Amino acid sequence: MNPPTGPSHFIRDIILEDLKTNKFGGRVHTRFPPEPNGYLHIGHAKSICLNFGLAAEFGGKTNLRFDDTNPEKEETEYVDSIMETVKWLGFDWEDRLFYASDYFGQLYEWALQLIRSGQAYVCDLTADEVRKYRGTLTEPGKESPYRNRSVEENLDLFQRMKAGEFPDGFRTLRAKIDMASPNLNMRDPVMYRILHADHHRTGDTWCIYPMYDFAHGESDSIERITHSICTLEFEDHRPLYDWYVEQLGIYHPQQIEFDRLNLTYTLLSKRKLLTLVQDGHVRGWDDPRMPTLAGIKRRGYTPEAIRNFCGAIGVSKTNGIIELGLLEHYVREDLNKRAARVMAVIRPLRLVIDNYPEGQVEEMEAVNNPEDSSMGTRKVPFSRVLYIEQEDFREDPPKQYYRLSPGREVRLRYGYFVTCTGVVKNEKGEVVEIHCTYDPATKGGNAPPDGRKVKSTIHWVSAPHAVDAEVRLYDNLFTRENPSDTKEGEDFTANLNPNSLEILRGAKLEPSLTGAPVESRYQFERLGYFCVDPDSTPGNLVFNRTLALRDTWAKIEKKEKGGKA
RNA sequence: GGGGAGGUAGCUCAAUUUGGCGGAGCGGCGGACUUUGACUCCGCAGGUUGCUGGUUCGAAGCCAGCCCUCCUCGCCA
Repeated sequence: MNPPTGPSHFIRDIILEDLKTNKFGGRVHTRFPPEPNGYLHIGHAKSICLNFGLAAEFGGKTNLRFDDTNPEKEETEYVDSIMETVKWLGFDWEDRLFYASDYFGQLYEWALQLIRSGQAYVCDLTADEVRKYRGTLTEPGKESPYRNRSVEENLDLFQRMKAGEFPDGFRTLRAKIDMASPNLNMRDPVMYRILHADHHRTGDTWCIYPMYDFAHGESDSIERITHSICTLEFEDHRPLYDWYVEQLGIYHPQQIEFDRLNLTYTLLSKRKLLTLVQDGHVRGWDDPRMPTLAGIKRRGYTPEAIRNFCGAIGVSKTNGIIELGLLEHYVREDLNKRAARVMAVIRPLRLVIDNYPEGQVEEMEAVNNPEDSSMGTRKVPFSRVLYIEQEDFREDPPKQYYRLSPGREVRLRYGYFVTCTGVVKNEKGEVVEIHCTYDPATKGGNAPPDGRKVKSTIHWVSAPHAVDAEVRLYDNLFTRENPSDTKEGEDFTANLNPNSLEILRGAKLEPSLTGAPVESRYQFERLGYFCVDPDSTPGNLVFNRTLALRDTWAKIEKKEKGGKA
């Protein structure tokens, strides 16, 4: 048994209680049941971590089960990506890979059983009529005129439905429950519908398909699931879930509902995500700005960070919205421990050290990760002409800015102390090059014998040794905390952030980054965490900025500007 | 409007089972440290526990009434 992560929650408490009362013979067996009709997103990660995490904690098992009862929406492509994603997140269903479609035969037998016991009937009402007969939230429904057909007639008709004698939607099999129930789900719900569609696994074997409600609990039962964990909107379905397994007299798992994940500045609706992809607002399902796990992975987030996040947010029945910043906190926390530090300049500005010998190159020793000494050190070449970050020089520095400016001295990390002696401007008046002198007594960045101190240390890359790269900076895809909050007549795309992607082509990297493999992660010192994008080619590295470092200076500057306004 | 589920710092959650001084993480603010304005560490602020009444020596918790939010009227899941 693994120790629980974070404080307990109501689902764990239920399991603990069930273990105490021996409700399921001491077993804990959960399942993750995605419908293979889209890509998994961060919201699914919460469910995956919950189901696999809880089982692991109590020495139980978790099944991966594809809920594939609707042949019109489901595809093998999604099955593959879902399996890959669950594995990437770090979970293992071992040999327990199932499909609801594996149970179509058994489900059909059970449907016959309910017909024989008079609890299900074939209904000839059209979809439109069914809706009218259902009643409303406040008015009870009316019973279908086909409700009291004989068992023999129902049996015959249902078998002919299966045999393909009727067109799509011509008849349905319905459970005979209570058309006056205040719970609409209990008003004779449809169990089977006719759909002459090819199924991704069963092909054209079937032309009738079970509805979710008649398939899910039964699949759970077949797999001897103990705790069937799903989201809040299924609370009203639990009476039906219970009704089916009770009437069938089969093993009865317990359905438990929890709140789905919501994140600020993030959309987690499959439909809207699909719109973003189809209308070209992003480059695909794995665009690093997407909340899909494929996108998040490409962005450079780690499975560990996502798992820690999911453990920290807890589980409850409250509908809330988690701040994106909390997810980012866990990403930074994890990357801080494991990402190798390197120096890279993403907006280069030439810096010439006038008193440094022309042609001289020194190999400076740099620490790979101050958080983990086992990662060792490396050599970084230093020379007379360097690149520094444009942001690290101000000709006219505002107060509290203590980086480089005319006459001021800073430390070049692992290099030397340098003092700015002049600038070169182009015809537009922009600074294109700065000149400095260095103090040879500060080699390696060490403080000089006279005890002189500088207020700032900046990063740099030796110009003749620099490796060029493309860097992609990302910002929130939406400008509003709730992307669906729109004015009249607008849809969520009106809240798209026009600056969510910025591509920088002339970045300069220290040479140790040559040949960095796809997906490898680094901290570009003082800038943030970056990872190598699969778009990289041998001659052209492409980096994604996973996340910027926390930036106190940016905060101060923003406050100064905001204060004056 | 029927039914279901919720409401505790800015956000997410504890404390409720057995009534007994309402805490944590994140965020914010301030400081220490620092060859990353990072990390780490320390401190501070922030609550009419949705509201009103009741029971009680004592209520976030128990009782009554009310308010607000979310889910639910697919042959989707």
